Amino acid sequence: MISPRKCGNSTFIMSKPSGIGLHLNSIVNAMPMGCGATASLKSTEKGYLNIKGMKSVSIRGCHLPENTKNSSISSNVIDKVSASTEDGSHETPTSVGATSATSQSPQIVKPLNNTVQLELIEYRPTPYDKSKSSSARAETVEELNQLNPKKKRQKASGTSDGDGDGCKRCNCKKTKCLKLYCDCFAAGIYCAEPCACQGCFNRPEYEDTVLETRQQIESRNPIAFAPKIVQRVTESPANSSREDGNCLTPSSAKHKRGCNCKKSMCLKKYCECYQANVGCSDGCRCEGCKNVYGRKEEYSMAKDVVNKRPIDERLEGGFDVKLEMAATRNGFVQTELCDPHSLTPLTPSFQCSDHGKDASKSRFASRRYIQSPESDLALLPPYGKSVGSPRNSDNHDLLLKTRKDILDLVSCHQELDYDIAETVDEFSPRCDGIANICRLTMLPDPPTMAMASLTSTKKRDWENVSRDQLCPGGDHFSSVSSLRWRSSPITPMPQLGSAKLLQVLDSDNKLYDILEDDTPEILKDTSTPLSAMKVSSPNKKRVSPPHGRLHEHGSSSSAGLRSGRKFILQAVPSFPPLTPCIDLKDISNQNINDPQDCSSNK
DNA sequence: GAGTTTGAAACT
DNA sequence: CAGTTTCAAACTC
Repeated sequence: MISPRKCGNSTFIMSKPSGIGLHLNSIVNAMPMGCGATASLKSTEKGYLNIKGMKSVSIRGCHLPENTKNSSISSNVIDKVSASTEDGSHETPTSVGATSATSQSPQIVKPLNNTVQLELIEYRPTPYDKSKSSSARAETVEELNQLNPKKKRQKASGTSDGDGDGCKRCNCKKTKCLKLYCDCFAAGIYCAEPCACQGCFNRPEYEDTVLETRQQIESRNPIAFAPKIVQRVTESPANSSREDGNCLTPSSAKHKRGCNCKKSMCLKKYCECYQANVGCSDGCRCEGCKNVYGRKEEYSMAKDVVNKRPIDERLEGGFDVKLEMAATRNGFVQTELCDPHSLTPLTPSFQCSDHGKDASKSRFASRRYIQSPESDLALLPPYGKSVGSPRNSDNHDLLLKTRKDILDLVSCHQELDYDIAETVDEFSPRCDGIANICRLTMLPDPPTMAMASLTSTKKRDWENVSRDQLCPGGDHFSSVSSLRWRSSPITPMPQLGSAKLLQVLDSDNKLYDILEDDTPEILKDTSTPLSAMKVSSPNKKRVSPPHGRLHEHGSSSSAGLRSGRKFILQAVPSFPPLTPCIDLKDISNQNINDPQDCSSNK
């Protein structure tokens, strides 16, 4: 997906974004296919993960100029992933969503400083370059802003719509790019050259202003900058081979808050769901939804099917549920639509074929929404190579095996709770499997007990592998830290439910003591089958972050946020990539296409 | 490329 | 929190 490029000594692949919890704007700004993106650490940022903070990285996106060294990754698109460089030395490459690399000069906002990240009360990105004062920058900015808007507009439009080089940027006129109207600002990145904005303040020169504004917005809505698109793992296995058969369509995503379309029937890019190539869910309040990626009604129907089943049956028949859901959607897509889109997989994230003008978008999506492990791996064949240090080679087989096992697990239980996906860092696709496993260990259902047991084994294996292979020093992680790495300072929601997870991981014997999910409702998706199991009265009301839900859960969730995130971060080193390399064949041999066999396979 | 439509974000 | 306004992107011509 993203070709590796060399940046001096530290070359590593920007792992393609998992798609988990992607900000919609990040999607829009995705890089073009051929645009290799490489994130490289500054020399001063080398070394193993500093759990206190996030690494700033440079991005080299589309023919990025030298000055990109000053770019850092938006907290929305950053993840901590370890990998080994070709020379075998371990570095701390940051998995970067292609988001910002799309611009010619991606000046990306960097994450908060360490202290704030530790608290993780906010995860706002911070403009990277603090060397200049705002006043001193004013001049520069003025110059930038004085660029002929029309000229810039032309530039922007030439690459807009996601069908150009993907370097689509904003065109704000009145908001100074300091409101969420601004795609760049909303995505946590600075405006850049391709932008046609006027009076833009969303520039490194105004980082203070940007920060302030962000804080302001976040105070109103803590998840304002959270990714809009969250991963809903697994569609019908059949989908994975739809179209030309070369596509891996193992996952899909959904809009976190849902759309509110009235007239577009969710068939135009006005619709955020459609724009993100995700189906509408019951979080949407759209009217006359005809989203080709999945209608709201279908979502509800599928959920109802799940909810009506006896608990036990559901617990035992997770796959039936998935199949039902898939069947529903498939039926719809296959029989009801004449729209060319009907040919696209339900999990457009993995569209591989061209549909005219949608081709590039599909490519977009492919890069940005990929979440499930199989696809991650499949699409990153070079990854293993690039990260495979000599030191790692010894454990490569084991790692592969472990990964394979993980894939098995994941393929069987992906749909159990796509919040799992939210637990996963958006750009640490290789860790998704483990994340799923971790979550699985918490599940109360009998089948999962076996799974949990197995998982424990796998976990241990994996830990061993991970430590041996990816953390030779071993001093960077605590003994139980290897599965805590999921903490994403970027997206708070995933972490919230993870506090309990830590308990699980601390003691395999307590797997069932930890079913409690302290994730605030606001951050939960109650529409998932798993939620249906856990929640007796699903929240039917739309997620309305700014007011209702946030305030509704305000105090508690706030506390939860603090404690949850803090807790996680205390011992959470960013985890190294799970399995740097896996063969596509491995994936195809997984039980992806035959989930029923999963259990037996295990 | 100008004008219109649309729905998210912001505001009241 | 519902209704309204503002905004910028998407879309149409």
